[in-house]
Amino acid sequence: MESKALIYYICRLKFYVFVMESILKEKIKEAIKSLYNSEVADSLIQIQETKKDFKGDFTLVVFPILRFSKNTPEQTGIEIGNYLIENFSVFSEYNVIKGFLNLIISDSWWVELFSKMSQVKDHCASCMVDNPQTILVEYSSPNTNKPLHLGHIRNNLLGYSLYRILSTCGHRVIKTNIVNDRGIHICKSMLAWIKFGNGETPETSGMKGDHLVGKYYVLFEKELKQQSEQLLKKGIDEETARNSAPLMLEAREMLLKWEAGDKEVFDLWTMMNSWVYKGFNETYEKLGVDFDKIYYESDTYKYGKEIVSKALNSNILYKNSDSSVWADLTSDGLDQKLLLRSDGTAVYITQDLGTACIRHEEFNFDKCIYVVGNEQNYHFQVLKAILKKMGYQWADGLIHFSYGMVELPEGRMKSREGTIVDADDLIKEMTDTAREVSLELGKLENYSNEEREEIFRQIGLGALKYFILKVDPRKNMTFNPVDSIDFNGNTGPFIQYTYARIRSVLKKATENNLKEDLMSVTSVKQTDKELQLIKILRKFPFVVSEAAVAYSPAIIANYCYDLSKEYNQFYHDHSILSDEDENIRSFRLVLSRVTSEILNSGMSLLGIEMPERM
RNA sequence: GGCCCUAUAGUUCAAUGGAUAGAAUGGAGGUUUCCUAAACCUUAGAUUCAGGUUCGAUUCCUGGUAGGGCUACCA
Repeated sequence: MESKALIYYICRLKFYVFVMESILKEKIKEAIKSLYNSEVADSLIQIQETKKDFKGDFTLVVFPILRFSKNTPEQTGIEIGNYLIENFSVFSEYNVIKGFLNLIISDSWWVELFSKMSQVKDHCASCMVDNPQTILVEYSSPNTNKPLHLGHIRNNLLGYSLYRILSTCGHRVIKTNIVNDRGIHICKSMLAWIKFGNGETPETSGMKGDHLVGKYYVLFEKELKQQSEQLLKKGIDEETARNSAPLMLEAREMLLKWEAGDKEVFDLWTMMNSWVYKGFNETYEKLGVDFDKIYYESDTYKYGKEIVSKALNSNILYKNSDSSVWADLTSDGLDQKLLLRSDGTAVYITQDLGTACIRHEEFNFDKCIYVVGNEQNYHFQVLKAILKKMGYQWADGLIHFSYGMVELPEGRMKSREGTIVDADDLIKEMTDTAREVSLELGKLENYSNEEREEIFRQIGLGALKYFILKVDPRKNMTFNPVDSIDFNGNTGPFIQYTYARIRSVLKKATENNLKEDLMSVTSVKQTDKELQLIKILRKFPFVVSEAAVAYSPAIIANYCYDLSKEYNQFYHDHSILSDEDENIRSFRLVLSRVTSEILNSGMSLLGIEMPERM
């Protein structure tokens, strides 16, 4: 992940590509050259949007220019302001407050711009990058011993949204998943199932497959705890007790058998995994995410072991006296890292090495973005360092998209305390709440059950997705179940509602045979609120580009909220269909239509569906 | 112990080194004969502490405090 400073640097470069900002900067440089006979470095021309409380569109921070003007901030601002007004017609006025030169762009320029925007089919078209890349996005990465939970939901939503955003910007994006389907954890579930399962299957139990396998994992841990407690009483320390308990020894043995290809173990493993995959697929489908290519650790770990042996032969790695294999990363400021156990079995990172190589051979990617929680920051440092050590230069393109943990109001989710929020339960609860709220408000009374259920689903998921995606991915977030089902304020349903109201107006316009006349855009006199709406609509492509560079769906989420808020104010203060003036009616129709299109595009980049009515 | 991350209204989130730190929610009050009141309006309320760099610091640097993570022959 690039540093924050670098991200902003890139953003700024990109922004100047866009029309108004680049014009502004050039004109200001021209003004300074003419007034003070000085060439100014770009970095000294600081342009920002004017704060709401002041009159203006763009603001030049004058302080850095003082070294050229050798004058007070006030005077310098006035001089530059006068020059711009006299020489360039896009500027209609200016004012100087303290060290800030507030420039006002003429209304006609904004209106002209909006007129063009209203004829554009794809509002993301200008986000296309000049150099498209091949990018793999890895997300979800479940273990096959437990169902998906709230943490996976954040992961999946971020990964999927990242895919939407990057591909909208013109990159070739491949959605991938690595399923951690082997290892000691799945042996634990298998062992418990053999011992206590009595042949139970998803069919006989009526349980979703991933939940059923999860049940046996929990059972294993419970039994193991009892066994370790027995040993603890004999005065053995906790760690040793856990590791030497009979169940644990059996699980280890099973892992060895699995790696040796023991048929009985392998068949059981295949069966139980197939239950889990069926369950996962249901959850993914409900969540609206999918993958282009799914990798399985059970395939890739072999290749991982191969490249480890190869590197061992080239003396890049070393073998310990107990024949475990290690990488020495002290020269990179990291530690020694185990790559193969003394019994020759692979560890977690071994398969990640293999997976990375396989992916590179398969896709020759420019970047491979791992959507994985920040608890694995060290893991990815190590992964990259080892690959580089092995001579794979492309490892520079591995990016750990390190997102923050999801916590509950009472702290971290803990399986031992039963506070894990299950993904399937959560999705269901959100839909149920949407249904409850809608019915209570008496909405959708004249629609069929199927239509209503579809809308409840969209609202429930919209609420969940927005609640999670509006937060800066890098930060830990608190998931408060009570807040998450609130559909008022800064929420997904608020934005969906704004959209649904617009769609309703547009529908009514069609019914009443009111048509858009694009000439109306330039022929009417806009109100302040209308101009404000135009100005925020214009920012959409900037926002998408910024989100792509910063890997942050949150930027788009917050934009959609701002836009909705702005539109709702407009909607409240203006009538659209019942205004007397035909041109005004038409213009407001265009304004509403473009708003709905941009809201829809923005939310679809978050993977959120928009109901036509609600 | 070592390394990393975080700290903003009661709460959940915003804020390129720039102006009077924005929203939402909760609190108090108001708006519907009119295109969906899941809306709109008014109001009170915050940068963890101590230094430093700077014309200017929530933002950058150092230290303290508090919280979280990593430091497995777990994944």
